Amino acid sequence: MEHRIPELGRFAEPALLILVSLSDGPKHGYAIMTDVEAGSGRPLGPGTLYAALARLEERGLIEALAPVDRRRPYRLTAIGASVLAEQLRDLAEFTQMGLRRLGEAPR
Amino acid sequence: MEHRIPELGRFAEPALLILVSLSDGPKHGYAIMTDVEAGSGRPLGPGTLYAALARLEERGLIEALAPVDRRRPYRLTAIGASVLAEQLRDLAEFTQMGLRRLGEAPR
DNA sequence: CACGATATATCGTGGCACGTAGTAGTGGAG
DNA sequence: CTCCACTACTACGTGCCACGATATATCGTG
Repeated sequence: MEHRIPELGRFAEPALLILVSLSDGPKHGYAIMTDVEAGSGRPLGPGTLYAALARLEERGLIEALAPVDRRRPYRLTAIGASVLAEQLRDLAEFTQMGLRRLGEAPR
Repeated sequence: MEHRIPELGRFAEPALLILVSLSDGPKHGYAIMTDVEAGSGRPLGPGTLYAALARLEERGLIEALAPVDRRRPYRLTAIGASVLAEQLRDLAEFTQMGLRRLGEAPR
């Protein structure tokens, strides 16, 4: 029915999308791109993707594996997994509170 | 126990924090500030807060009520509530998927 | 070989998060 | 009555980073 409602800007934290995608197992950039887009509907352009990957690696949340052909796969580090888990728990709690306030039962 | 793990940058979308705070009922800026900080632990400075409020109003997600003394209260619009609900549902789904992948049972 | 899909790199623009400082009114402590 | 802390908002500057666009190279297929 097309709400035609204004977007909320960047609500979707590319970094989080990437980490969750990698929580499924190691992936290379392009695979993450298509995976995220398929999973969340939101297109994730190469500019956003590779910049975010570089930052995540620099911060030790992900690490590069040995390149296979042209593919440069990454995987979650232990720290990355723990950071992600903490973020997701906080986020889950936050969303539950919000939905309660809106009078919606969490499914 | 203080993980001392690197932060994930701006993961917390001030706009979302504000909308959820307002879903509790109308509030003025300063009240939102303290409410968010109390609820989520994250300090929300005036710079962030009032700029975000201005954008949210401009986009019709919130609306200003009649000022009382110095207080400028805001409340969610119908559109704002619907946008918020949609975002929260998507986010909840996303976090549940992430936690499942990490092998954590949703509580 | 042309074409689309795969795969990554790089750049520029602009939005906006965030800290800081400033203004101003109010109420309480000393 | 003076100082200070709290309330409440405004204004500004810095810098991160999301995002689109462009470029490059390889692979498979008709």
